[in-house]
Amino acid sequence: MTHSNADRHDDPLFDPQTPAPRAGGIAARAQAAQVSSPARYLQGLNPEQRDAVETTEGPLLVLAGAGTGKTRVLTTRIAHILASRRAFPSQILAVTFTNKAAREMKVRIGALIGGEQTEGMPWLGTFHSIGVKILRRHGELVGLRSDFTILDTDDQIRLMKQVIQAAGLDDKRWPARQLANLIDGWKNRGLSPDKIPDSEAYAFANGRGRELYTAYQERLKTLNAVDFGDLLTECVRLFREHPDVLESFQQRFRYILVDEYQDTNVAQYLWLRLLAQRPEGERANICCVGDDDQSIYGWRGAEVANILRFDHDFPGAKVIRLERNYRSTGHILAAASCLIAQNESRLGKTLFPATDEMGAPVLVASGWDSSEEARSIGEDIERKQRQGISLNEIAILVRASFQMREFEDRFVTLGLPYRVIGGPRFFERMEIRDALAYLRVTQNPADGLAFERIVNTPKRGLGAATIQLIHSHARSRDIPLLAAAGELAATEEIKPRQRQALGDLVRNFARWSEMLEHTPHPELAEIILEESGYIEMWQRDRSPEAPGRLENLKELVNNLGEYDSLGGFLEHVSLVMDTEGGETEEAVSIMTLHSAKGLEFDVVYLPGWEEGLFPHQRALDESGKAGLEEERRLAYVGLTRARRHATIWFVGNRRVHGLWQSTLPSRFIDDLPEDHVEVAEPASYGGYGGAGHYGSGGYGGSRFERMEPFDSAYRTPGWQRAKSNRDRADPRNRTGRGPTTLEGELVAKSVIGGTSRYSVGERVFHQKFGYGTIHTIDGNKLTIDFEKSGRKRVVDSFVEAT
DNA sequence: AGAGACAGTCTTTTT
DNA sequence: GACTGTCTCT
Repeated sequence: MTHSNADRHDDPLFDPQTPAPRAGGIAARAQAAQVSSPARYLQGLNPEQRDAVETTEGPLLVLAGAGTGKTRVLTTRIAHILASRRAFPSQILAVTFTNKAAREMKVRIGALIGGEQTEGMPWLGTFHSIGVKILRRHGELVGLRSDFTILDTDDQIRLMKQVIQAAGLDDKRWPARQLANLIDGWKNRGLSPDKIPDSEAYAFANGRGRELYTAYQERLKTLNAVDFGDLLTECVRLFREHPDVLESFQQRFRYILVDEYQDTNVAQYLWLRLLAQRPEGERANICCVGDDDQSIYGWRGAEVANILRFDHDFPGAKVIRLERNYRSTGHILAAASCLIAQNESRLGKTLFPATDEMGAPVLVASGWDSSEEARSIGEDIERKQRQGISLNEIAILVRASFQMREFEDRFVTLGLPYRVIGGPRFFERMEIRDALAYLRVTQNPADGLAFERIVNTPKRGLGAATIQLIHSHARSRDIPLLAAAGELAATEEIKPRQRQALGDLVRNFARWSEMLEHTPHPELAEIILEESGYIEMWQRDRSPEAPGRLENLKELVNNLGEYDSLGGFLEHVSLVMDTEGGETEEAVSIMTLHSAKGLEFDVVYLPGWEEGLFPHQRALDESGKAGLEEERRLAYVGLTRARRHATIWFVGNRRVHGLWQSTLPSRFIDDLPEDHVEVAEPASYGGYGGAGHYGSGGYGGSRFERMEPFDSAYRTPGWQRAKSNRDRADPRNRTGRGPTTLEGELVAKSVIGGTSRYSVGERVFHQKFGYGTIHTIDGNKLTIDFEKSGRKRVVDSFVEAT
């Protein structure tokens, strides 16, 4: 590779927003790296990948199938642009969907061209984080002060509820949640209240949809706040209403790269198209990477159509297909390809394996109910673990998050380490949200939602009546809640008790806000939580969760130190809801199929392939055939996460909304090619009617009696085919699974042995089950009578002495 | 105002 | 079944 065209472009424009020494320094370092090892980053790319990296000029669409090195292409391309001095880091706009993807790109670019370069890439991030950056700078042009707050879904819904009530509507009849979805949908499509088609504007509350949307937007402005959707739509509005601002960005971004293009919604599409607009005769250097077969966010407004019309929007666009899969073995890839081939609406790609190793067929296993599913998968994982497979290379991918619990419970009992990815998130916990509300009010006294959240937490005797009073005063004087509270506390309008409490709180906030100037923010946070009585509230709380909550608060304060200001921290929290749990400990990953996109594992379990759950009933009801195809793409995403082993599970009984329901195997199982699938020897069901053996107690056998005999549930053609396949296979090749008992497992597992550091009768605490007393000890396994959750068997490393 | 009982919703997926 | 929100009683 030569750099003959490296200088074809004139010198990079000096970027007024980026300090010269920094940009220059980076370019110089990049250049040095290039000289010392010419284009080492290009080595090992296949011809298509290399073409995608080197086609830097003009519009480019890269259709990258699963496992074909999409991220590698993106990162190498950026490295190439930088190393060949086509642009400064600050002149590249690189957008991803998730924070995880953005983080990974930063790391990988750093690895390619050395160290700190990515520090100088201020415009590599998610659509939303880049939107924030633009609005912080130019928001005043669309009526936003630069210190605006970003509301999360919870705040959003509370605000909508207020709007609904203010309109004199019954918020039970017209749930705020529904309105939130509606407005979200409009924002996803880039529609402001006046642009909604009349046919939809009247969808809510007998034709008041548009009115409520308008009112909601007004309330947001008053609160100096935006919601997630606004981060994009307000940008688009800014660009449209202020062409000079748009132009400055267009000139800045010499190269635009977009990851997961199939997931962009209309608002994001408009946003991108505005930024990529070039004067007549000039072509934008925009590179979009995506895979229509992995489009799984249609429900969130994503438009696969965006990928299909790329050529139309950017005439003369080059299209490169990456079809060589480096990830999965033959059987897995063939099964996935065959599955996705049943979709009608797709651009059509043929993935072929980079290796001729067929590997193991996709395993299809079935069981009686979801607890058997969890138990069997648990056993299987332990087997894999004994074979020397790292737990980090094992994942369980579920359709809906409620499925996770069964696995968690089981793994806690087994003492099998696991981590839930994208589960209940740190910043969504009640105590964290409360603490954040205190910080938010301190930072932005106009944040009425945050204030309202904590006026009476801890209890200050400020109930609904008082809050109502504050509200109406705020409205009549047109001032924020906190200010209204302050004024009210100075009048005779409220009772002395409340007056005192309210006055104290208002004075506290005034003091804390003032301290913000000269007190380090982690210290200030500690002071606030202490002085507000919030910490004390939890210290007094005797519930089993309280210690954990205090622990979380401590962690929050610790985290705070990693940001250079309170504002910076709060912004990070609202955009990056996940904690970057840099846990390196060996553990099985449990996550939803959606959050698994972009990841890969040696061993993947796909439980819950049952009609109604997967494909999900709601997807079918709401979006019909398109919904089904999206579900199938989700199945495809799941299968293609696996490098060497994929196991699909379905069961005959699953509890939905607390009720046991009998289920049918998913139609996707029928979609699988029999040549690449093997049906696992069924685990022991304990026979029909023998539910007592497996039933987790409480439900007895009666509920199962409504079941049809096991076999009749599986008469679909595919299942029959698969079954005959199994019968043909030699049973001796498989480890037969006899009935297993808890005791049996314990015998097998107690090798880890050693005597426990606990004694019978001792009171202990468990993160999940709370407090309990030890009943018996068996090696490192304890049987504990928990005060709340009853008798459980857990491994001693999961509990602590009280 | 606060504690406790009760009813109703929820479970798709996320920035 | 779990959680939230509302109602009722103190």
